[in-house]
This record gives sequence, C-alpha cells and structure tokens, in this order.
Amino acid sequence: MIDGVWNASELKAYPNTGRFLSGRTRHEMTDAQKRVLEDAIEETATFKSSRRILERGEVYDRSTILIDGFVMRSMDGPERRHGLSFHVPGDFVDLHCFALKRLDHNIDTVGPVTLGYAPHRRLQRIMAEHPDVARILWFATLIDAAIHREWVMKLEQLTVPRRIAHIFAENWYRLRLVGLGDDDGYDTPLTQGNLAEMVGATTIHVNRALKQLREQGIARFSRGRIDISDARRLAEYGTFQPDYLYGSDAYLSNDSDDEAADD
Amino acid sequence: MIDGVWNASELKAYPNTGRFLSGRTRHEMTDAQKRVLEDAIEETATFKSSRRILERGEVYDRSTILIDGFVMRSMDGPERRHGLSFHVPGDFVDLHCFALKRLDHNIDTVGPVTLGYAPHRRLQRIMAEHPDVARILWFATLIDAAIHREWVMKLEQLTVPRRIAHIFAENWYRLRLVGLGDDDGYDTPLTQGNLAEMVGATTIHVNRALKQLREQGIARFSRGRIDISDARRLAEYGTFQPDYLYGSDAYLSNDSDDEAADD
DNA sequence: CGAAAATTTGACGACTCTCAAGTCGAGTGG
DNA sequence: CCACTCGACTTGAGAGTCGTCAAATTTTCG
Repeated sequence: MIDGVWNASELKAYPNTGRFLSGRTRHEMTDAQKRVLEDAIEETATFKSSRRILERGEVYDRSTILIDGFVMRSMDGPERRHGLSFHVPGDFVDLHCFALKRLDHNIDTVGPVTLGYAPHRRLQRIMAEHPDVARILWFATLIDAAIHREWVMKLEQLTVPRRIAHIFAENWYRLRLVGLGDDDGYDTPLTQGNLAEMVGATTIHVNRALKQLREQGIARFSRGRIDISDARRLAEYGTFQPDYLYGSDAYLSNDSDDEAADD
Repeated sequence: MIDGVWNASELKAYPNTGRFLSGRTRHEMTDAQKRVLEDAIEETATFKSSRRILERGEVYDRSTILIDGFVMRSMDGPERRHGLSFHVPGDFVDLHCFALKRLDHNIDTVGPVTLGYAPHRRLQRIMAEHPDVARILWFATLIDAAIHREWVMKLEQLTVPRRIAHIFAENWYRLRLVGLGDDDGYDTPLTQGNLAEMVGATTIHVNRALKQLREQGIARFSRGRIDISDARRLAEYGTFQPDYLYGSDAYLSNDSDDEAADD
C-alpha cells in the first residue's frame, strides 16, 4: 500500500466518512472536523444491483455520500443515457443538491453500493456553526467541478480509445487515493455499456476500442477487472495528468518509477 | 425588456456586482448581502483586446468577477486551445480559486472586458462572518458545475452544428438573465475560431456548420453579432432546455410564445 | 437449463479532420 | 486614396473516426 496517501485507521474511527477527501486535504482536517462530518450522516443504505437512486428535477432533503462501490452521474438523452462522471468511495455524490435544491442530473449505482445520507438540516447547521467545515464541503464540490472541466477538455481533445484510457487512469488514481485498487489495476463492476455512456460512444465502438487497447498492451478490460501493466504508458496514451484531482501527493503520478514502493 | 428577471437599478447601487446572480436568486438577496458582496471588490481593471488573464497552475490571492464583456475558460491542449465555458457579465469566473488555490484552467478574455477583483482575505472574512453570503457564493460555483455537466452531456450527444446551436441558445439566455441581449439575438465578439475551441471542432468544420445553420434559418452568425429569428427552433435544434441554469423565471423558456412581451 | 444481458464481429455510411487554396475586411504606411 | 498586410472567413477533395444495422457468440443468473 502506498504511504502518505491512505490511512486505514480512518475507517475505524469514521466508518461512513473515513474516505472523504482521503489523499487530498483530509490530513489537514482536525479530529473535531472529521467528527462533525461523520455525525452529519444520519443513516446508511445498501443496494445490491444497479439502479437509479437520485433523479434529475427532483428535490431532496438530504445529500448522499458513497461509502462503498461505484456510482455514475448521468443524464438521459432522447436515445440513451449519458455519463457525466464516475464516483469512488469517499465521494459526496450530491452535496450540491443541498445548495442547489432541484437536482440537475441523475445518480445511478453501478454494481453493489453502500450509501450514507446527510440530512440538509444538519448541513445547514454546519454552515452556520462550523464555517471551517463548510469550506471543506465547498472544496469537495469544487473538485467535482474540476473533474467535469477536465472531462470536457478530454471529450473535445481525444478519440474514443484515448478517452477510455483516460477514464481508466483517472479511476485508478482516485481509487488509490482512498486506499483501493492494486498496483497493477483494480476491480470494478463497469460494463462496456457503462464505458460507452461515459465516453460518448456506442457500445460497439467501445468494444473495438478496448480490443485495440488490449492489443497494444495499454490496458486489459475484462468483466469486473481492469489490468494495467504499464502505468506510464496508459497515462501517456490517455494524456492523463492528475494535477486537476488536487491529490495531496505526487506519489500517484504517471511515473512508473513512483510505483516502486513495495508493501 | 423582460420583466421579473433583470432590474436595471441594481447596477446603480452595486456597479461591480449588480449583475451577480441576476435572474437567478439575486432577488432573494438582502441589501445587506448585496453590500457585503459589492464591498468584497477591491479594484477593477479594463482590457481592450483578447488575452490570458489567469493561468492554469498558478496561485492567486484574489478572485475575479466579470463586470462587462466576455471571457472563456480554457485549457491548452498539445495542438490547440480548448474551451470549457463562456462567461457573461455578472459571473464570478474564478471564485473557486479561493477554495482551490492552484487554478486548474485558464481564463482568457474575448474582446474588451472589465473585471473586478475580490481579495481572498475579504472572502475569508465573509466565510467566517457571513455564512449566508458564503452559501450564496457556494451556490454560484455550483451553477458553474451544472453548466459544465450540461456541456459534457451535449458533447457526448450532439453533432457540431447542434452544439453550436446550443451555445447560441445558452449564451442568449444567460445574457438576458443579466439584462443584456436583444429579442432577436445578441452582440458578441466571438470568432468562429472561439466557437471551434468551445465545441471541440476545427474552425473549418465550424464554418461549414454555421453555413448550414444559416441556410436552415436557425441562426445567423456574422462577426460581432448573432441573429436569431426563431427562438423555439434554435432551442429545439440545439436541444436547449434551460432548467440547468437555475434561472428564477420560466420567462426565457424555449417557447417563442413567451417572447411576446413587448417592452 | 433457459432467458437475459453482455460481448464480439462485419459491412456500409455519416460526421469530422487534414491538407491545400483562395476570398474578404479592417487597419497601416506611402 | 491606394497598396499592403494580417487575421478571419470560405471552399474543395480525400481520409480517418465513429455510428447504424444486422447477426452471432459468450457470460450471467434465476
């Protein structure tokens, strides 16, 4: 496991929010702040299979943090669903619906997930009584915006195979920030269809693109697992540079040299 | 001019921030809150020609509000510049760099602009002393994120001519929210090259797309001006639905019926 | 085991890019 | 006032990326 990024003891002390901002500014948070946040979670829920948990246009009185599993932000087009971003454990997936009321997109689970719910009245109290924590929450929503911007750019810039490589690299990096993922890839319930929704292509074209990535030795996607043999090559092919993720550590950079840390 | 959206007297009372959140939640703001915000602006600056005013990777100690003119958020690719979003007067273009420090993208002016600067120490005070205003600022950054999400979807969903139509419709709507733009179009210093950067296409292809829009009577783009004869048609062609902009009024909807209000 | 979902492949056409060339318009110096 | 220049705009031809239609194979799961 990589030092300086993920601290496993956090999950024991804060079972619902222990991964929040892990690998970013979590180490700057005080225990009191972490406690305030953990106490904002009123209850948790687990879903076994893929489903829509939040719907565009609806108003909710609580926000959702992803504790375990994967979710995808999406919007429905006239013919298919479009993916906006993937989320990994520790992400507050709809914190913005606290300030924004009406949700402007859907949240769909991908595979089994565990969620935590923070009622807006508790967030309201945090805003009033803990401006330092409020700023942290704001920061978290701004990272989301930064991820959106990066993806806008990549959609404008990259072909479909390269977009897929970028997704693989970004997800891998984000998983490792929160203590998940291996040194040579990661497990994920993503289907080729999910990838297609995310990169803005058809499933058929994604399938061909994956074949190409496989043949070129850049990444190997098989149901439930993504294997990456050459991290640097993947990052280069997908032009992935993780600065926009605001990780606190350069450890997870493209440099495969940096992967040398054993255990 | 459209009732219930833009209130011209705001600019007299608050010359620098009078358009901030106009047409959205500004009417819910108290005079005290508006004053707090106006007082956050330390100085203003005017630039005649297009230039980069903020650079990715840099750290700034103040945030920028667009008082007059157009700017574009951008990121530099290996071969060309890519547009992330356009901004109209009243937009706080880099409020996020207050909480995020390092900027993850550039801000480039398009044509002549006037900017206002809010030092971060003043924003820091607002966070601590005026949580209600802090929440408003947060809200403003969330609208940006919503606009990004919409654009991600449109990039995945639409062909280049339709993307252009969407941009035209969105900009028009946003301009009218802040009291600018006409009933049949709007003035803008945008070039075809700027549009190309924004929709992720080459200038050449954008040129052909504009020709098509012109021939189909959807929109007429000539240097410095965009003419729109059939608002509903433009919105339909670009699949523009303004809900994600969180306007306080349905007035500016696609329905050309709603355009009937004279003076 | 059978149904449903996910994956894979082939052929053809549409959208968009690159390369190449040429036109138009505003500002500048003679 | 005209020639010149530079950026913006326009057009054509050929090539690459990606979508659609159609069908077959494999995997998942009740």
